[in-house]
Amino acid sequence: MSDVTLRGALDTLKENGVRITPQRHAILEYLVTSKSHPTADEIYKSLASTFPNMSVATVYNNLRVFQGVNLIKELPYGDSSSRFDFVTHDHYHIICTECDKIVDFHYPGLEEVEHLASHVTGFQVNAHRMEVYGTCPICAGNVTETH
Amino acid sequence: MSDVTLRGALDTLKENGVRITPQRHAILEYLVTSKSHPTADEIYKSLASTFPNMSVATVYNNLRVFQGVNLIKELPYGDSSSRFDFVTHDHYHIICTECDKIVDFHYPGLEEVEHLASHVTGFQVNAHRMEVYGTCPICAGNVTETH
DNA sequence: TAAACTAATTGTAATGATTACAAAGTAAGA
DNA sequence: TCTTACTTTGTAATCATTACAATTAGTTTA
Repeated sequence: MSDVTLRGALDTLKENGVRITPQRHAILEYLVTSKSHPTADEIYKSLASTFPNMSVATVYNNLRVFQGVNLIKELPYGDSSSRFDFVTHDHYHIICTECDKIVDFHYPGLEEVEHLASHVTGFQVNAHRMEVYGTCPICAGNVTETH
Repeated sequence: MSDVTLRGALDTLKENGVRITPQRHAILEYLVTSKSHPTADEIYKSLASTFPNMSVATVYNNLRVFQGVNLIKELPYGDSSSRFDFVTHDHYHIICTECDKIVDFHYPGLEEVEHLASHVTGFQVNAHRMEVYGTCPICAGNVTETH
């Protein structure tokens, strides 16, 4: 399935007149297939074996390009580096405050909040962001997860 | 009213055995009275006239202390510095993507989302964050605000 | 009140993510 | 092939935030 997703992403680039370079392809592929929400540095390091000469700047540049065409979203955190998430359907993130794990979960959507916010503030609303914080089962010790 | 809020905040500090220094008082007061959502640097600059010798480190240190006792929240963004918001009741933020203005709005609460997230992922949920993005009336040109 | 101890502040250096920029490479069209 | 625009690369610069050691202030105890 991620094959389809990747192809769609490449199409989006084409449609927007963005050249598909090997580096871009690789970065996109990494974002799609790795289920994680990688930092720029993680992407950089992961692709280092395939592209020994790739610059970190390239990663950042292209992450920005991808954001520009709404393929990915930046998830900024206070202390460390931003993480990047491939945009798929309506899903939200729940984040473990102990181990920083990010897990996706689906939710019907919060258009209602957008409407209310728009109504109350007079803004034209484009998007929203929402995250839930807590302790994951492993950190909570509820689960014998390993082995 | 912000008088009451400030006093409450000071009480919270006392209860948690946090010493109330002049700097802390001033930083808190600034957070309470300024309706904005200031960055650490804005706080630092604003208090520079009153505390010419105060260090940026002090601002950061104390913002962390205040976070520790849940008086304020950090709002991290991707590009620039984090902003800090005095925690009051259930309110959310709507952010203008053009001028970066942050406006508060109330919403009944999203416990439902927390419950669902907890149920689906097995996390113990503590908190959530939610923000709406859009264009404010002034930037949208809908309003003859100034004169 | 003074001594002893603890907490807070200060100044500055260090860190680390991100960006700017110039040079070199690459693709695409005329 | 020549020209032009776009990308990548390498590296230096920026900027927010933190670490840390030295100093100061507050609190406790005798």
